[in-house]
Amino acid sequence: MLKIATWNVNSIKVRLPAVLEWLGSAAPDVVLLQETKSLDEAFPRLEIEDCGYNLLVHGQKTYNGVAILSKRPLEDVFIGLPGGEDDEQARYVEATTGGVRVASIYLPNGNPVTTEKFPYKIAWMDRLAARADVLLGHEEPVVLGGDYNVIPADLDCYDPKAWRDDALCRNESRSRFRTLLHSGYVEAFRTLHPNRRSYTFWDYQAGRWQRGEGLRIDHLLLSPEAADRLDACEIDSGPRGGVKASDHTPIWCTLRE
DNA sequence: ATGGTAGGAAGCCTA
Repeated sequence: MLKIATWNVNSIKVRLPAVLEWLGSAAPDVVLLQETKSLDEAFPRLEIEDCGYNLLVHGQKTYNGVAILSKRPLEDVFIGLPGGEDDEQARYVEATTGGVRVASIYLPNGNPVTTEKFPYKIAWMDRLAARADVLLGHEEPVVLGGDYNVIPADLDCYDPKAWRDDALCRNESRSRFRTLLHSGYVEAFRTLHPNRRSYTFWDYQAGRWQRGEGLRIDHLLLSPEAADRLDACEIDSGPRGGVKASDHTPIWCTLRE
C-alpha cells in the first residue's frame, strides 16, 4: 500500500515539530506540503531526511511555497505550473515517486473577489486544468493533492450562506474544480464518503476549531489509473488540535500496490 | 458582532 498525504502547514519553520511528530505516527510514504513560507536554502531538510524522506522543495520568501516528501526516490522533477511565464508565486511542484506522478498544489485563495486576486485564481485554475489534461494523456497513476482553496459543495462548509460570495465558493471556482472531475479525475474523499461532513481547515479566528466550524478545501484528485487502486481516504484532524497547530489538518489516501 | 488570530516581514500583507 502507498499512503499519500497532503497538508498545508502554514510555515514549515514554525510547524517542524508537529510535522516530524506526524511523520512518525502516521508514517505516510508521500507527503505534499503547502504554505511552507521558506526559501529553499532555509528549508529544514536534514530533520526531515533523518525521518527517512527524500525531499523536493519549491519555495520563496514570505509567501506560498510547496514541497514533496517521499520515502521513495523522487524522479522527473517539474517545477512551476506552465502558462504563467511572469508568475513568481511558488504554488506548484510535480515529480514521480513510487510509480505515481504526484503534484503539490497551493491554489490561490482569490479573495477579495473585487481585486485582481480573483481573476488570477481563475486563470491559475485554467492553467491547472491544462496541465492535468497533459498528465491524463500519459495514462499513468497521478495524484494531484493540495490546498485547492475551493469548497466543492455546501456540505463542505459550516455556513454556506455566509460563504456564498467568497472566492472559495463562487461558481467560477466551483465550476473549474468540477472541470477537473469531468476531465477524468476522481476526488478521493467525497468518492469514498458521499455524505460525510468533514473539514480540513478551521480558521484561527472566532474559535472556529473549538466550534467545529470548518471548510473542506484540501483535496486529493486521482487519475483513473490511480483511482483503480484507491483503498482508503481519511482526514486526520489530530494535528489541528495540537499545540502550535496549522489552521489546516492532513488528509491522506492509500493506493493498493 | 465587518471583528476575530496566526505567520512573516519590518513598521502591513496574506490568509
